[in-house]
Amino acid sequence: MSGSVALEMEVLDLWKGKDIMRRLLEHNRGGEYFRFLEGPPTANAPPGVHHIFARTIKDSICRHRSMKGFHVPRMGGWDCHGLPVEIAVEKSLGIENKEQIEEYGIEPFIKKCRESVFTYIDDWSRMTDRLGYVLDLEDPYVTMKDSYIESVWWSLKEIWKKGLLTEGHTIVPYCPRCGTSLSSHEVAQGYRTVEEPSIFVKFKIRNQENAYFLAWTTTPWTLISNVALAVHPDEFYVRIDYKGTELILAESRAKVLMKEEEYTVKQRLMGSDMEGTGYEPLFDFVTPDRPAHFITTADFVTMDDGTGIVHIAPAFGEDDYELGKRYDLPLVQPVKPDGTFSEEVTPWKGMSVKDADPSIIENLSDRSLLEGQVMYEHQYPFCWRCDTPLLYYARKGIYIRMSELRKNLMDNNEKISWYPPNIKKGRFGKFLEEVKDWNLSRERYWGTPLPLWRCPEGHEHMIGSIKELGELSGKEVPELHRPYVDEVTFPCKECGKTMKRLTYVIDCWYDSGSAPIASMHYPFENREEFEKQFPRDYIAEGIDQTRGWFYSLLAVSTAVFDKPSYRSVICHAHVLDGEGKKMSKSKGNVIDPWALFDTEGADAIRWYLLSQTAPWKPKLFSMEGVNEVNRSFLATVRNVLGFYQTYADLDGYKPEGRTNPSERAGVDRWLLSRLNDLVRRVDESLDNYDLLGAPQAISYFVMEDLSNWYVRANRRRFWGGEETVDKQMAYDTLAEALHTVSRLMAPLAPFHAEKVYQEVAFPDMLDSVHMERYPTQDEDLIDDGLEESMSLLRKVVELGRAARGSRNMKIRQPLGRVVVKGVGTFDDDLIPIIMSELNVKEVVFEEDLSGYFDMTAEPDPKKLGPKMRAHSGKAREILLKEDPKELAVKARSGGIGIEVDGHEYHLIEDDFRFHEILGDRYAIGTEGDIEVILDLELTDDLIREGVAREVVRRIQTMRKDMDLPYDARISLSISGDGPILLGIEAFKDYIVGETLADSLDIKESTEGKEWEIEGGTFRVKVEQI
RNA sequence: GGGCCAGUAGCUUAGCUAGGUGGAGCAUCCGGCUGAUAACCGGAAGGCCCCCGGUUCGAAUCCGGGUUGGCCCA
Repeated sequence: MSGSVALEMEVLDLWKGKDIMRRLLEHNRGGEYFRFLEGPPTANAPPGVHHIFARTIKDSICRHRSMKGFHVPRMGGWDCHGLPVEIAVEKSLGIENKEQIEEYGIEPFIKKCRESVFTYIDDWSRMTDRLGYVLDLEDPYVTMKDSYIESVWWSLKEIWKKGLLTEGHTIVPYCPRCGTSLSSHEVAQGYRTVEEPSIFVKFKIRNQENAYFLAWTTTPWTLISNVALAVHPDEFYVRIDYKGTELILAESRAKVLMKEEEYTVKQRLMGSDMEGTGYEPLFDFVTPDRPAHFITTADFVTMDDGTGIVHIAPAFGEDDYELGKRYDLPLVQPVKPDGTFSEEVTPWKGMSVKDADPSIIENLSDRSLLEGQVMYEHQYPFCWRCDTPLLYYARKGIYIRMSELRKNLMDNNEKISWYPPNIKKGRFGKFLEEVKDWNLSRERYWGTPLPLWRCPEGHEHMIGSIKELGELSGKEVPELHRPYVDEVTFPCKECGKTMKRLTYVIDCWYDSGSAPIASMHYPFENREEFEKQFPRDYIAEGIDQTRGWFYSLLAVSTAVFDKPSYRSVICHAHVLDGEGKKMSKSKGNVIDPWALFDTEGADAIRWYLLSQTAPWKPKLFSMEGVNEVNRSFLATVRNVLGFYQTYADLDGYKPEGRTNPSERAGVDRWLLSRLNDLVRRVDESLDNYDLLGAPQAISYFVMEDLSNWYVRANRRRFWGGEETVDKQMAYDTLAEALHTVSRLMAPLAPFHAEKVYQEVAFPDMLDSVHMERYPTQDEDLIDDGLEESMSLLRKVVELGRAARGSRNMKIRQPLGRVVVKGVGTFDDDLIPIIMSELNVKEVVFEEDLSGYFDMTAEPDPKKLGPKMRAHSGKAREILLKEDPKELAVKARSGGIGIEVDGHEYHLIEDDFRFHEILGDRYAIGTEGDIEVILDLELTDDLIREGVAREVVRRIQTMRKDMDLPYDARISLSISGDGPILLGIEAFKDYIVGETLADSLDIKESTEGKEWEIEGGTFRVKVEQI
């Protein structure tokens, strides 16, 4: 169990003891609202890592707003209805179609559904609690409750009253064997690549001899129902002479389908030119009830295959159906629900449509209407249960006419802030632009019953409340589900005949889309509260909900109120496995949330998921990544806290009566300035739904500014025994930083935040950090100049360390001075930081560093060559043997005489190239204009002090090995080589002070541990007093 | 089959809107520091920036095609 998990267990106990989670639900009640809406999951499967991700996003924003003083209602919700539930129950009962369900009985069946809905509800609750997600699961909204259904009914009646509810046809994927339509995800499971005959069919142009449109289809049986042909309006078509017949087809397709010499082009025309041209029907089994058999235009016609002329049968294709509506084409559907041709199709009646294909092809061929036949490979859906090829089939259904509300939807979408913003115009906006009518009806059992009653005369009545139903029927139903509600009848107001309910249930997406209304049982209860909470400020779900909940929420509220039901939405991506693959049971790459909770803890998961990338980037989930968050960020938080606790305990420090921040040491004011920068950035990020910027900024502050710089550089201020003002200031600063960081991170990592808050107990503290107000920036504490100074100072230290490294000079060895150029100067109280970090006695600021460099010279061959010709090589050799430093001096003071093979030359300054090299006693580190030079010259004193530090370090190691308490006193006895003893004697007080020793005896001894350091060996014995 | 998004060091990623010598963190290696830290500091090594083609003086970046993965739809 990691430190994180132990901490979180402790915090969970604390929360339990003080009832914090429940109290947070009540927090700020009566204040201004931040109106959040939880999307309802279905609890018929256990939650996974992606649910943790979604809940972290929801919780973090809500907690932030709560800390900003808003009341945040956080009602839990459960989505109960729908086909997946029914299928799960079918599986458990070992049955697989509607007939078997009806045999089993609708009543017991829906009872099973009701039970199965909450199979995993305990897992969900446990996950929610363990994650620290503040959510009211005591009193959630539940879509199968009568009160919820009643509100849904009310909303449907509102829509019905506006005339937006109609009966119509929809083209559904339909399994003729199972006698049922399939939902989209069922269809998606069953796509297979098949090879089928496709045919080219000639449609004779009306009033023209020997002229035909050439169309192409993969489903010959739908030709019986053909009512139109479609061409692309903006593509070119040609009328050609082909083997003595005139054919019209797309120009680009003719080139593909036929050899050039086989045909001659008679005419070239645009698709749009042909619109309205009539042709003679292929078959006349069904006489259409309105104009048909003419050319239409449609954008979905492609030039990728076929002839560029598409045969249209609105009863058997979605595109066809939509086109049919546009041209008011008849719906010719001589096919029965069992997938066979009906009576009027005399040659093939009772025959399964697919089986009739060969015979239909033969028929066309006999009548010379067939131009060709090729095998064609394409994707086709099959029933996932029984493997029967699905038919696209027009079924009656009840619709909401969303296409009429398209503009309203788009206008309302304008009022929503999307995160990321591109969804608004992109995926979601484009979907709205092409929004289709919403098929509300499902021929199923477990769902909200459609409250539409109808008499044999076709009069309709929509029920909008339980009361209304009771008054009309004089009966009370035990519950609103099927089959009970199906039995309720009442006389028609207009004709007196018996009204019966249409047996549909409604699409469960309508249920969840009604959540803002139905979760409050509006308008039957909570009218005022509903007004206050509508529209909601914030929702967050996965990107897969764009056409799901995000749409259904907007669709319902637009249809009922013509308003959006949410103002801001975070649309997050999915959690994938470490390889970027989807997590699925079959792949075995699913990560068990509890394995994570138990090893890494909730905060680590939360922080990992948020700080890695923006919420809308897919998360490649890795345990190592979560572990890294623990090791780096969370461990650092705990350790800074641990440091504080250790010394605060020793000193009995409490953050009470604190010193005035503006009067504190420079480094303290620096930290507070950084802290207040952080406060502003984090608060702004969260205000703007930026869940990435906030944790990244906090991590940086905690690890870099607070831990690695402030605490490390200021450790000594906490050590000493006396109560100095400086020590007080250091404590106050550290306590304030921790206190503020705990509040800043509270929305994101609620457990660690709580622990820090509790341990750094401010006098006015509350029961929980989560009841605190979110920090606000104190502008008076911002000091940009100081921050700039410290940033330069850190750079100087970095360069100084690099300089030491370049000459292998250990930091333990004190040095005389460091010379700094290019940073101006620092305030006096910052300079000691450089001295201790670099272990130097003096810091000097100089802009002219030439004194630290030696000038060297070497002969310049380019100059020597012209001057000395053949002698130049030899001259160069001679000169290079000289000391380059002396050479430089000579060259610059009058030049050098040189003799080669008896010839005398005089070389002047210009004949040399000069370089500056750093003197041997210096080391340098540079970056840009900043130069840091260390004086490496060691005096006896420095050497002795170095020895003393080596000795101290060894003694500290021994203390640690002995597991001594931090404040344990010891006695020392040391023996060793002469030079080492010199150091020990010279710095005896230092050694004694650093190691908390009461005595230090220097005497010959064979006791203790022997150490070897540069300069000799020594032996030391440590005893606790 | 179509639409959208993504592919950068062993891993997680920044840079792409607006073309001009690709930056971090983790991991690795070398050295240092260490009585808060599972840490820290200095340095090193590690990149056909998915592939092919185009535009351009110049492409990780813009365009086209392909490929792999994700999402949505069929």
